[in-house]
Amino acid sequence: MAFNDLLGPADTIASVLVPVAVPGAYTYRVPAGETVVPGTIVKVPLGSREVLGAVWDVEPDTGIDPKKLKYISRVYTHARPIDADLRRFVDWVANWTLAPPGMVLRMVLRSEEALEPEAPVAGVRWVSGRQPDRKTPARARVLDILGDGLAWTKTGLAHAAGVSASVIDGLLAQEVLEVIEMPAAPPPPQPQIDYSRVALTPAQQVAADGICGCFEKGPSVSLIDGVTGSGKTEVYFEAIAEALRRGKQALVLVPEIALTEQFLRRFEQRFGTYPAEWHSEITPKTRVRVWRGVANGEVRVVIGARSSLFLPFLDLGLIVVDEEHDTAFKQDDRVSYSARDMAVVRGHLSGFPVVLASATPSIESRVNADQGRYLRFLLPDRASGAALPDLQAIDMRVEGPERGRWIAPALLSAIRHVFAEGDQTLLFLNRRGYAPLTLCRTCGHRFQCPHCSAWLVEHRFQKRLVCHHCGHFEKVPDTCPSCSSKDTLAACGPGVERVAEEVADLFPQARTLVLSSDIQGGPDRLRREMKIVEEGGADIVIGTQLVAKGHNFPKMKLVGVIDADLGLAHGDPRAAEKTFQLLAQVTGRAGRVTGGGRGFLQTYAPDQPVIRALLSADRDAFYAAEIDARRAAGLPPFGRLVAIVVSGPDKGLAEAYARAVLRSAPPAQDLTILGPAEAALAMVRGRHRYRLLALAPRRFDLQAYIRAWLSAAPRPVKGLRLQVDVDPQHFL
DNA sequence: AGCACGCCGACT
DNA sequence: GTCGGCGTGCTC
Repeated sequence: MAFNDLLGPADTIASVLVPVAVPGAYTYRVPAGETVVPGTIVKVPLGSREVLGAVWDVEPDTGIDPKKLKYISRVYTHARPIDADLRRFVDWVANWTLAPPGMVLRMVLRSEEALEPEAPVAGVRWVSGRQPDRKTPARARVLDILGDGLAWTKTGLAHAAGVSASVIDGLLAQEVLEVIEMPAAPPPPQPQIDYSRVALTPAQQVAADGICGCFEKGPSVSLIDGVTGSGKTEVYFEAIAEALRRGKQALVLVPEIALTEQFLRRFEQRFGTYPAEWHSEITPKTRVRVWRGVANGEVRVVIGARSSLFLPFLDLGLIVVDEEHDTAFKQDDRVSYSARDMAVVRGHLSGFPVVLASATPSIESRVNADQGRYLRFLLPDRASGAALPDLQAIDMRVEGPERGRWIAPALLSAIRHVFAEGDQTLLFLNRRGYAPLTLCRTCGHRFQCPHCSAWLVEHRFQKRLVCHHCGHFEKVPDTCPSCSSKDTLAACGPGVERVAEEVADLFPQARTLVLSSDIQGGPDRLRREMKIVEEGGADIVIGTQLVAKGHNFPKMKLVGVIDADLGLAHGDPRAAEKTFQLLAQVTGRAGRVTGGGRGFLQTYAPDQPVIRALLSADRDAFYAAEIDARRAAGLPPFGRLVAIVVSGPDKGLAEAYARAVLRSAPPAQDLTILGPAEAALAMVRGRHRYRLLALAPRRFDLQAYIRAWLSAAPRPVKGLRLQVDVDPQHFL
C-alpha cells in the first residue's frame, strides 16, 4: 500500500470502458513501462474479477480518489487499438440507445482469444535422407506427400494421406519426420474484383453507376428499391467491387443467418471466393479468425448479422443492408438498437456510402428517399425478363369456401391446374398450429393464456394448447375446464396444420409439406425440407412467414394467401406496412425464375389499400396512401416516432413510469403521447413489457431529456428498462 | 446449525 | 454483466 502511494503520483492514469452497466468509464493506473493510447484493449480488475475493456481517454480529469485506483492488469499489445471512428461509433450508439457505453463496447470485444498474438502452428516435415525401419503402404503414402519438402499440419497430412495420426506419430518417434513451427495460417483467399462479371440490365447499370459514384462524395445512403427478382444483389455486388477496387473493406448485413447460404454461393460465383461470415452461430475458431482478419485487413468482405456492425474493421468503406425493411435488424435485448439505422450512422461517421436494399422498403426509408436524404434507384422489372406474378383477390364474403373449409373454390381450381402441370403451390398462412382459438360449444369457454391475455393456439400434432406470446403450453383436455362437459371443444379458425389437413383431404395424391418454425429436428431438418421444396420434391407447401424469405423455389408457380387480413387487425401503427411487405415477399415467390406465376389473396376486405397495392403492383400508391394515413392519424410517416419501452414486473408501475418520463420536466410539451401501441402488453420470458408510443419533434434531444429526467427523479427507478426507437436520420 | 436460493447493490 | 453479502426458509 505504502509502496503504491509512493509511486502513485508519478503513474499515468487512463479511463477505461468496462463491459458493465455503469454510466461511464472507470479510471485505472497504467503500470510503469506500459504505454496506452485511446482505444488500447486492456484487462482490468473489476470487483472480484478481471474484465476486458478499452482505454477511452489518457490522463483524464477525474475527481476519483487516487487511492481507489487499481492498476491495469494487462495491455494487449498485439491487438490493434480500437480506432477513432469505431470509438466515436460506440459513443454514438450508447448515447442514442441510452445504453451504457461499456455495454456497447462489449459488442466490439466479442472474442477474447482473438486479442492474443496468433499462435504458430505446429507442422511436420520429412528429415531429408531418413527412411523408416519398415516401409508400410501407409508410411509410403505419407512420405510421398512430404516428398516435396513442404511442411504439413499433422491432421492435414493424416487426412491427405488417408492414414491415422498414429502412423505419423510412429514416423516422428523414429525421427524420420520432425516437428517444426509453421508460419501462422495463410491469409484467406481474396475476392477477385473481375472474377465473373455479369451483364447488367439498363436499370441495374444506372443503379450500380450511381452508387459507385458515391465513393468520392463522403457519406451517402442509397436505397435500391427493386421488385422481387429484379437483381438488387447484382447491383450491390458492383458497389462491393468498387469498394474493393479502392482498397476498402465491405460489410453486408442480412436480417437472418438463414439467408447467408444462398448469398455465399452467389458471392462465390461473382468474386471467386466466399466472404467471411459473422453471426451468433459460427464456431469459436471461425470467430477468432474473422475478428482478427477484419482487424488486420486480410478479410475484405464480411456478410453478417446485425452484430457485425461492431467488428473492428481496419478500413471499412461500404455497408450494404439487404432486406432493409426487415424487423430482425432491431435488437430488443441488452443494448437495443436498429442495425439498419446504426449502419447509416456508422457510414456517416466514417464518411463512406451505405446501401439499403429491399423489394419493399420501409416507409421511413421511402420518405427519406422522397425527401432527398437518400438516393433512390428503382429496379421495376425482373432481371430475368420473367413477368411478375398475376395476382387477384378472392372476396371471402361472396366467394369463400363452405363452413369449416379455408381454401376458396377459385384458389382450389388454380391449385388443381398447377398440380396437374407438375408445378408447385405455396399456401401461405402466417399462423402456426392447428387453430388459433378453442372454445366449448356448451358453455362458450375460451382457452386463454394464464399469463397473457392471448388465446391459446391448438397444436394438434403435439396435442397441446400453446400461447404464441409467452410460450406457455398445456395439454388439450378431454373435458371443458369450465362446465366439465365432454367432447364439446371446438377449434375455431385455421392454422397451417389445419390447412394441411384440408389439402391432404382434397389432394390425397399430392406430396405436401408444412414449413413452420415449430417443425421438430432443428435447423438441419429445416434446411433439408427447404431443399426438398427447392428441388421440386413437394407439390403443395403450406407455410408460415418462414417461406417468405431467402430461398428460391424455382418450381413454385402459385401462391395462395389463406388470410391476407391477418396482421391488420391489431393496434400496430405499422400493421399495414408490415402486411404489405410480407405479402409482397410471399407472392413474389410465384414464377420468380420462370415467370407465369399466379397469386391469390383471400380477404374479407378487398378494397383496403394494402390489398389494392398488391394487386395493382402500384407500390407508389400504397406508400403514398400509407403516409397519408399516418398523417391523418396524427402519426409521423417516419422519423419522429418514439417508442419508449419500459420493462419490469409491474405493468402499472411501468406504465406510470413511461408516462412520467414523457410528461414531467420541460420541455415535455414538445412530446405528444400517443398511448400504448405495438404489443401494448406482452410477456417476454416472464417479464412484462410495456410500450408507450410518443412523438418527438425533429430536433428534440430525447436522450438528454430522458437522462435529465432520470437524474431528477424523486426516487430512483428500479427494475425498469428504457428503449428508444427512433429513425436517426434527422439527427445526423 | 448449515446451506440453498433470491434479491440488491457495487464494481474505478 | 457478474459477484458477493445478506436475508429467508427449510433439511441431511
